[in-house]
Amino acid sequence: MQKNLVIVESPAKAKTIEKFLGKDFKVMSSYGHIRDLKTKDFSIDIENNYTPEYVVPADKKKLVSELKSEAKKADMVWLASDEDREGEAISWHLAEVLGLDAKKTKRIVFHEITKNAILHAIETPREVNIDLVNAQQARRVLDRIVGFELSPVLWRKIKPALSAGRVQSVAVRLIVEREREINDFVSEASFRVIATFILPDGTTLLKAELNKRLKDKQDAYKFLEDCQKASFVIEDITKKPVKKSPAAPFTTSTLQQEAARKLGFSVSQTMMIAQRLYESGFITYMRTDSVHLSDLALGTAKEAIIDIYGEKYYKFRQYHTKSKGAQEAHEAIRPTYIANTDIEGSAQEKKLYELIRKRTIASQMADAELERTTISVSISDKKEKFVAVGEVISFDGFLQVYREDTDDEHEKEENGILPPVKLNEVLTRKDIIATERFTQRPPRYTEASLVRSLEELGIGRPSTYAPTIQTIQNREYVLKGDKDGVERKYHVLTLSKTGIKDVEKKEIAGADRNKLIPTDIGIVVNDFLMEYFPDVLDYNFTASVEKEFDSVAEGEMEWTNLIDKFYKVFHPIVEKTVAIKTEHKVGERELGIDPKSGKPVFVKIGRYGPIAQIGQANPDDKNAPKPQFASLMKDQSIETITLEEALKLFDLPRVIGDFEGEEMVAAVGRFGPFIRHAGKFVSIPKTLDPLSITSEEAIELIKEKREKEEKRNIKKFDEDPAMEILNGRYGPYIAYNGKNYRIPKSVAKPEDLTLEECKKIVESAADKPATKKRAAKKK
DNA sequence: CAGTGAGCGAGCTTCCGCTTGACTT
Repeated sequence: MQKNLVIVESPAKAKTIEKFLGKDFKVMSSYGHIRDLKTKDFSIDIENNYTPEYVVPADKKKLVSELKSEAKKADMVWLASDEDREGEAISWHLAEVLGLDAKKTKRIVFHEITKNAILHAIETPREVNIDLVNAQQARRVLDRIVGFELSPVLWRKIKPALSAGRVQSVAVRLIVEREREINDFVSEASFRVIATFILPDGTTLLKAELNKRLKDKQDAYKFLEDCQKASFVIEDITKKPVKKSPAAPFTTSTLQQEAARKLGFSVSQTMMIAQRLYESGFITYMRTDSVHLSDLALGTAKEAIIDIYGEKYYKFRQYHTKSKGAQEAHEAIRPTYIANTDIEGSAQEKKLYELIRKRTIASQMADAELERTTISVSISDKKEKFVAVGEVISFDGFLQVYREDTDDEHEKEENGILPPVKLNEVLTRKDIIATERFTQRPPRYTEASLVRSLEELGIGRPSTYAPTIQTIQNREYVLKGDKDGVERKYHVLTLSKTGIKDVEKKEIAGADRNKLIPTDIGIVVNDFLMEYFPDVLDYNFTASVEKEFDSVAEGEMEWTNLIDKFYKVFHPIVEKTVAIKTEHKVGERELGIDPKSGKPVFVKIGRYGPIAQIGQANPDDKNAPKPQFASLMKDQSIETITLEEALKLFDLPRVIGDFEGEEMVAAVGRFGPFIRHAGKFVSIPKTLDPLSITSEEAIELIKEKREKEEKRNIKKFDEDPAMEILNGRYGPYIAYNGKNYRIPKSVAKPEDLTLEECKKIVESAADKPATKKRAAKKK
């Protein structure tokens, strides 16, 4: 029987700590929160001073009873959840739910998982800080009120099953507003002039750029003309030392950004891989907002750097977090053992580990020293100059290990090494090229750049960045997708020995891949919320309520007063908004009149997404003709669709022809365009259009689909038609009476399985606990 | 996976933050 029970949040942490504490201590994990508001219920008693109704969720019941029985056995229970608002609340819920005796309960905290830190924590226990707990309750209750009052407004006004919240709605706002900036952006052209000179030695070349851009083609032409007779002289050479410092070690947000840039990982991918590294003991905790490194880490980093690179490359640095609302319950993300260069694991795990390790080491290394040389070339009779900038690394410092990437794809130009030149040297002009360039529109968000913006605004926490991105995509507010660029022409004027040449070239501009793009639903929901709930959507809303949570945590304010103040303003607006009766649906747009029927044509958000509609329903007249509906195509938007495009949609469903004596019909459904033929459905790929698809193309698609289905069937049994061996997404499997069974790895050739063997597999699977039916198939 | 959708009335959807499992279409 153990004397002491320690409860932490994470099981991996529990395992590590148990090793430090010896046999008198049993360490268990709460697996995060053990109690919360009900999921299906408002669970806040507004009338009764906002009393929250907490429950232990079903999947935590078993854990809680285990914790309870262990706590009963122990002489002392140490609540060791994280030292932040949520962690304090976890300890409080534990104390309440487990019915802990105050005399036999202590609250301890540590920021790093080292033996010393933990032993120190045990020596300096405290009590649960109820003010901090109350700040958490305020946070929880406020989020529930916002989410559970706002979402139903959207169900009524826009579409069922939508959602709104303090974090997700601002994330959508950022993306919608960026898209509007992009739409409103007018790019401006100017001419960038680059000269190539020949040095007096007759062979060495020097490239230099004009220190200003020229306004238009006339200007550029005139300038080149002037240059034809001009002479060029080295007017100035300046050398300046420049220092570069390493970036701070990783937090969750910076790890997500760098893993996206350098390794191409999605935000959730990064978190899954980091979780595995953490559970294997290779890295510290991966959900953190702190850039702090423990003394142990600082010490071992120093050792490693001096050992590998030498004393000159080491520099002590302690970083301090700048991000809003950081709670710093953990260390920065770093390797547990810096000396550990190679780890066991998948290729992805190795890559991410190496990134973390390099970043950590670089953060303790010396500045890089560069020498920047600027050469100015004067142009006779002109004020303008050509300027060449070169950089030479005189001491690489941290750059030897790690270089942070930038999001800006256009600023990646490297300044190279310049040839040696002397002051007043006269240069020969080889050629001068004036190229038309355009100002860049603002970039669309990537998952990672969205996380950065949210963090800068202090919105969301390390544990929620990835899920939030998932949520706004699940609600179809935002899609991760591609945008085709547009072709644009530009002029290149070249001055060479033979004179000035003008060439028109073409390029594709503004193409995007894997970026966050708002949908019609996202835009309509955002505009609606911005109109009626601007306070909640305000970029500073979270920051300002965080201040109030802080004063609750300091014991300066009752948490229920905070909530009351908010609710008294917020709730009446909800009521008022629901009561507003409008003639038109939110986001509805009238495109014009249908020339055939003379009825108005609308686009709006329907129950299943954006639709076009001809005519209005008449509630007073039951016999009046019903309006006609048609879904918009995936690449169409209710903001930009024209009357002509909308009317075309009503050509669907469309009979394309006959095949094998049955009609083929093209239409658009929930999952996009399709062909219906003989009771079967075939999707129409993006390359084809249901409005223009020919019967030949359709027949081709039907045949392709049949072929695929053919391959799906590996084997059938005449004796028992219910038993089938099929080819699925995860390889071959057995289907029997509507259920699927995996084929054991020991079977090399599934097609050789006999009926008896198949039955055996089915039976042995039946012994195992029944696989749960996948919950909630709707996203 | 399923290919719809103007209302006589069922019942459902939803938040943010802590944490890991279960397990295959």
